[in-house]
Amino acid sequence: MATPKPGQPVRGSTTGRPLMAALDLFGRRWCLRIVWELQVDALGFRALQQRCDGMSSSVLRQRLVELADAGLVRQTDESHYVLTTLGREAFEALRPLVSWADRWAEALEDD
Amino acid sequence: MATPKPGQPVRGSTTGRPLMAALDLFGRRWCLRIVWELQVDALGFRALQQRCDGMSSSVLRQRLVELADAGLVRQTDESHYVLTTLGREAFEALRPLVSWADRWAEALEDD
DNA sequence: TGTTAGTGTTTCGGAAATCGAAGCACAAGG
DNA sequence: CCTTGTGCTTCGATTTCCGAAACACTAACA
Repeated sequence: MATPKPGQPVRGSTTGRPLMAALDLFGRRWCLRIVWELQVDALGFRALQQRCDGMSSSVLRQRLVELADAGLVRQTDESHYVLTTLGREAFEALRPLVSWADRWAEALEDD
Repeated sequence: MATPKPGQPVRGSTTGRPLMAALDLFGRRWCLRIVWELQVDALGFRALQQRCDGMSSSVLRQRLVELADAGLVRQTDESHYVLTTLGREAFEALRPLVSWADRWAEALEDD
């Protein structure tokens, strides 16, 4: 499957609206997680894989190619993976999820 | 697969950290989109399916069960689907994605 | 020069998730 | 009755994901 990008038809939407492309991109397994872990610091392939609880190397590779293609991630000279400016902005956009997740946890405790 | 919830081991994490449960939940296909579309207004099953560009009914049903199980969505008396308070908060946490997606689109135009 | 250990990356067969068209059960109106 | 529109289920085909193994390369050490 092609990397979802704004301006192009995407799985689940033919309009190419940026938001829909983003929802497709981030709706792929491990994608959110990878962005999350890379924000902490630059990581090599195998280290990143460990941070993601030993996710499949083939899928990790696939996601990294997609994220690089989408401009969120790039490789350093030492072939470490880092977030680009765009990638860091994406992380910032995702940050409110943390506090929400905590409220979520609290809400589910009352059952 | 079981519905990811904070406090429980989740796919990709045995710690049960709320954030990891959230990343698992929202990393499932169409999940982000469904929350997004339901924020606009309450929708019946088939209407919601149309809004999601004709996504598979079987998966839609599965996602709705998961989201209801996670406490983000519930069914009204007329069996329409609505976001709960928790669900609306999740939407708010996701809202920054829109402006990011626009910046993303601009950034990719310069290539 | 071996050899070992550590990379990033690829391959591939099996497992799981997703798709999508078709159909079921039910309710409301002709 | 019959149609029309619901919510929802079934099931076979397709796609995605998994995970262990191996490959190719580098650096360090003997």
